[in-house]
Amino acid sequence: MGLHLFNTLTRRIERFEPMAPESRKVGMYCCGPTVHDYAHIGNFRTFVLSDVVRRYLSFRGYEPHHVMNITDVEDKIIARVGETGSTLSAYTRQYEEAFLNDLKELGCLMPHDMPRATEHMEAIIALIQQLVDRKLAYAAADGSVYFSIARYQEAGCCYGQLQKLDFDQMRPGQRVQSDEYAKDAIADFALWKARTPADGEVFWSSPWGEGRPGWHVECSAMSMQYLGSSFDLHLGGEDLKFPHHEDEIAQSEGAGVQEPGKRFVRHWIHGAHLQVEGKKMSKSLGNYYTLRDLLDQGFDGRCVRFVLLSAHYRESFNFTIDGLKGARTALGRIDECVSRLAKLAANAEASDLENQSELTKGFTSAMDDDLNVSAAWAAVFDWVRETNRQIDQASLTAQQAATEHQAWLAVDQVLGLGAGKDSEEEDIPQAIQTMAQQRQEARNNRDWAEADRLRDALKEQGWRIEDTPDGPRPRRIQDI
RNA sequence: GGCGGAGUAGCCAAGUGGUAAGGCAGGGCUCUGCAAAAGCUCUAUGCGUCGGUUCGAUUCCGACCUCCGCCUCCA
Repeated sequence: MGLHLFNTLTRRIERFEPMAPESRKVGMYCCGPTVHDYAHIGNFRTFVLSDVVRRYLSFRGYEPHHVMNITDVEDKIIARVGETGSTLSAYTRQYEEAFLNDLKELGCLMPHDMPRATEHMEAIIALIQQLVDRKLAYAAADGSVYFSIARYQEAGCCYGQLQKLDFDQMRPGQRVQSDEYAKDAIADFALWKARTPADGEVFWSSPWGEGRPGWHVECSAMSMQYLGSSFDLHLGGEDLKFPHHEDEIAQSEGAGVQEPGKRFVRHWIHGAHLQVEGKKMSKSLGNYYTLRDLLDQGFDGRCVRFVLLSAHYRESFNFTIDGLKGARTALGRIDECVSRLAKLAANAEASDLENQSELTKGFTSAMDDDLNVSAAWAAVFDWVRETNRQIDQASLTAQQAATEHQAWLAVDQVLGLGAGKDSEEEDIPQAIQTMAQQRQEARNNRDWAEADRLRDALKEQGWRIEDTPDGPRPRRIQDI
């Protein structure tokens, strides 16, 4: 069937074809974080989505080049820098570092490139200059440079491709005020913002005087620098369709750097937002979670990852603590199944006949269909049940187990759970092992009272005993 | 006001013009000294409401209700 993805540009599900099919290389850019504070769980839904897109492209034999920017200069950041008396880089680096740690905790692969806006001023200024030269941008009286939507449209370009726009019907929001400056038209947006006293020491020099770049232009400049003037995939949250991505298209295509007939980006992917406990996430409702909030509650990154991947990316979904608890149970089942499989497979060789596992088939056809993760999970859990059944009935040979195990490892390269790896080799404290042995001796003596007493004692210390055909097996209790 | 998305079991969530995947929670059973783990099994005559089209709609159409997103630097 091949990978099919919904393209915001055409509002249709399309077969995904990379620009350079012969090389299998795929350029993908994801709008990264603004590092003014800790990222929240909603932000991470988008980043986990791009991670899965990247991983699935690899799974399908492509070679993705994943770029994600770090926005390290922006209004809120400047305000905080002023308030805290910090420097721009000192302030932003702490949140950038926290963000990258969170990404790792969530099992995300690091993007191949993570350009910072502040380190790409040359490219940004050069892009603005091109737009000025082509008369699509103008310097205003206040020293700022704006992009002219009207002139862009006069040049035959379409503004409003990702979202239908009707400027006459639009209700100007409050944010217009803060972004007024001295524009010719309300729809125009800033490419370069003239330095103001409030900016403090945050400024760069440019042909138009001291100032700093507008928000949208960094993504155009950096994406094209790393991926070329035309590339395959661009991702972001649905809120970025307008104005951010619309403006990116305008700037990038307005610069006229693409080859004739080629677009800036072929395929746009937008992830829906999530709700938390049935409500829009907000600090005042107390349902505003950062990853560290959830880790503090005893959940680990992969539970969060599982929940963030529980619904289709174009649907909003409800993120709940209950869901997180359920995720732990569900992941435990996968872990258990995979480690049984690994044990049975031992050193047997997988027969790789193009991987005939039902898991691979079900997973691939689900993901090919616009990344239908829910259906993909169904394939995973159907496979878990069937695999457990076969292991219970001892009807799985070592070689079959090895094949299924290999199929799992491939699928998990996409899911990114790392399931079944270490659950078997968990560190069991000596004291716990001793108690488990004592209990086993009591059981051998049919002293059930003593055995149960020891089991209760172990439970109080946070360990549960599973009596398996191979003897007792202490396991750490995960419940909160 | 404009544009767009969504309402499926206790909770989360797929899906389809022909009678409802999967996960969590809960009930019963098998196994077990008892458990745990695993497996089996039960739990929506029903898919926001009301109409319409159709042999047949949860799926198509219309109206209405509710929720959510964007409307100029929020993923």
